[in-house]
Amino acid sequence: MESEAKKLKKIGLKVTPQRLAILQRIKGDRTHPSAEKIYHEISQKFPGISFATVYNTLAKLVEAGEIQELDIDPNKKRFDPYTSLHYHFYCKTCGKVYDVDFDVSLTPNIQKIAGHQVEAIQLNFKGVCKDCAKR
Amino acid sequence: MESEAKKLKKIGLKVTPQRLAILQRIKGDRTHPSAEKIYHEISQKFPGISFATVYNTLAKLVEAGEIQELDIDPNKKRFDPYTSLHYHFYCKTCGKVYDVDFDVSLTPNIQKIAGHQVEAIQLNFKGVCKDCAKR
DNA sequence: TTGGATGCAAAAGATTTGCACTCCC
DNA sequence: GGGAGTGCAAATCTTTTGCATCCAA
Repeated sequence: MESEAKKLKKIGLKVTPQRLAILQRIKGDRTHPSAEKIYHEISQKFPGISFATVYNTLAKLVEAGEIQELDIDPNKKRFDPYTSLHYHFYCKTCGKVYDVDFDVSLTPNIQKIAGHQVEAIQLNFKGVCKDCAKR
Repeated sequence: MESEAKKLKKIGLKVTPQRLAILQRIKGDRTHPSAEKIYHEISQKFPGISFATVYNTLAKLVEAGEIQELDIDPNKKRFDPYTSLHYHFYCKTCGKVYDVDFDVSLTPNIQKIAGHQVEAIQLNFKGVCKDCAKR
C-alpha cells in the first residue's frame, strides 16, 4: 500500500483519490503553497476536484498534525508538509516563504507557557529577501 | 500638543480627528484587537468614521513602525501598539492573543538571515489558553 | 490652494457552508 | 447500507479600491 494511503488510515480518514492527489502534490514541497495554489495545480491533473475538498482535506491534515499551517503570509494561509520544528522567512515584496535554519534556544518540547498549553510554535522573520533586494 | 498629534507629524501624516481617535483607542491596549474591533468601538464615540479610514490609518501606522501587525490569528490581522520585541500566545479556542514573556536567545538586532534582510520578527505560540483549558 | 484624507459603496480574495449525490469501508 | 467524502454554488468574512467630496497645512 502506498505510504499516502497509510497516512490517511492512520489518522482515521477514508482513502479517496482526491486525498491521495493532495498528499502527493504537497509531499516534499518546500515552497509553502497556499490552498488556492494547491487546488489550482491539482485540478490540472485531476479535473473536477473541488475547492471545498482541498480545503477540507488540508484542514483535516493540519488537525491531525500531518502538515503545518503557517501564519506568516498576511494575505492567506500557507501550508508546510514538514512538521518538525523549523522557522520561516516571509518576503513582503515577492511573497515567497523560505525555510530558515537558525539556532535558537527554543526547546521543541515546551508544554506550557504562562499556564497556557502550547501545541505549536512558529518563529517568523519578515522583510525583503535576497533576490528582491538585488532589484 | 498631544503626544498623538506629535506622533502623526513625526511620521509625516496629517493630523485628523479620526486618526487621533484611532491612536487613542489602541494606546495601551494589550488585547491585540482586530481592525474590525477597533472600527466598531471607535464608531460608538465617533459616529461616521469609516472602515476604510481605520484600515488605511492602521496600515500607515504599521508601515511607519508605530504599531505592529501580528500574523497569529488565522482569521484576521491583529494589531499591537507595543513594538518592542515580545512574543504572543494565540488560543485557538477563544481567539485571545496573550503577551508572553519568555527568555529566548533572540537578539532583537538580527539584520540578515540566510542573506535575507530582516525587518520584523514574530514568535508565536498556539494552543489552548489557561482559561479555556479549565472547561 | 492643494494634495492628502475621508466616507461610501462596491469589489476583490480567501475561506466556509449547505445540500444533494457519491462511493469507501 | 450507512456514513463519510465530494462537488457545486452560494454565503460569509476580511480587506482593498475607486471616486467624489472635504479639510489640514
